[in-house]
Amino acid sequence: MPELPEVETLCRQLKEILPGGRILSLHILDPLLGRCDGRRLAGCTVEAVHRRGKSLCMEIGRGVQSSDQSAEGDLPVKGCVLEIHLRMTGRLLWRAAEETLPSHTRLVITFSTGMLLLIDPRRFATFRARPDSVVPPPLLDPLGGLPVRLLRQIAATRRLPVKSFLMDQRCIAGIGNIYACEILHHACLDPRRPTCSLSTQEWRKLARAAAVILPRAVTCRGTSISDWRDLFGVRGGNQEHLEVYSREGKPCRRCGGMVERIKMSGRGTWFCPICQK
DNA sequence: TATAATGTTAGACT
DNA sequence: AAGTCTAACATTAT
Repeated sequence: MPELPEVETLCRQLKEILPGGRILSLHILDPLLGRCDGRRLAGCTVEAVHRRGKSLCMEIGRGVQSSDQSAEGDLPVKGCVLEIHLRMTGRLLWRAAEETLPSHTRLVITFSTGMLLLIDPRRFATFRARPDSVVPPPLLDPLGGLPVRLLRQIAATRRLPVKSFLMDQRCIAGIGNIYACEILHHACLDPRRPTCSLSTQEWRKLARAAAVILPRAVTCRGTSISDWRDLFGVRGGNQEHLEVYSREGKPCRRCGGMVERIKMSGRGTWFCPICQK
């Protein structure tokens, strides 16, 4: 469900709430989610929140009390990052008041101001605590603009379809199925084109398309095509801007051609065969 | 009942 | 060896 714009939406909303807040308790309700000793995090402070591709990271500080000498176990309490990945159906929901938990709630983090819930029917979401000392490799974040020269260079040896390339998180982090389809449509490029076949001109078009599609989706607080909701349970608005995703059989809004749906490496892929070349 | 769903990855295959 | 593809993960909705 959540791609870059959706995770960015959550991230911006969390930044308004969490920094400076102290964790009162943390409970993992579904062991599939990940392992983490909540007792060691109780009392710790969330110092900052940031996004890494589609992951949400909460930077955890020291915590106020005792914990200095608690030597049993080796969970990193002082400097660690709590990393949430929502995968397909994960959601985060902020609850200011105590209420019964929604079904499929997998994680509850309680603060003095409210509680953060992770809800995930399909149970693909992951949660882990990573010590500060482990520095993850830098990622290319497309929200800051795609570097055309660098991309062309990386792409030169890649024969896979350009859609798959855009969705390869190790290369560009944050673009998923919806936005890959939308960006390629905006750039008038056929998703099946071998990555290495794009000209510099076409990479420029791609970069421009991403610079339009992604920030607009963030402004709209994400695409609520089925069940996406923001931190406060509110629908996003970007579904109004979708040009091809999930629109097979409908006329292309640019050229009037009929939007087609094909399958590419297991994923639905929508495009207009008339104007995407 | 069969299919598809906004993601990732281990293992198979080139 | 490196690049690419497929199946699997667990569940719900159509």
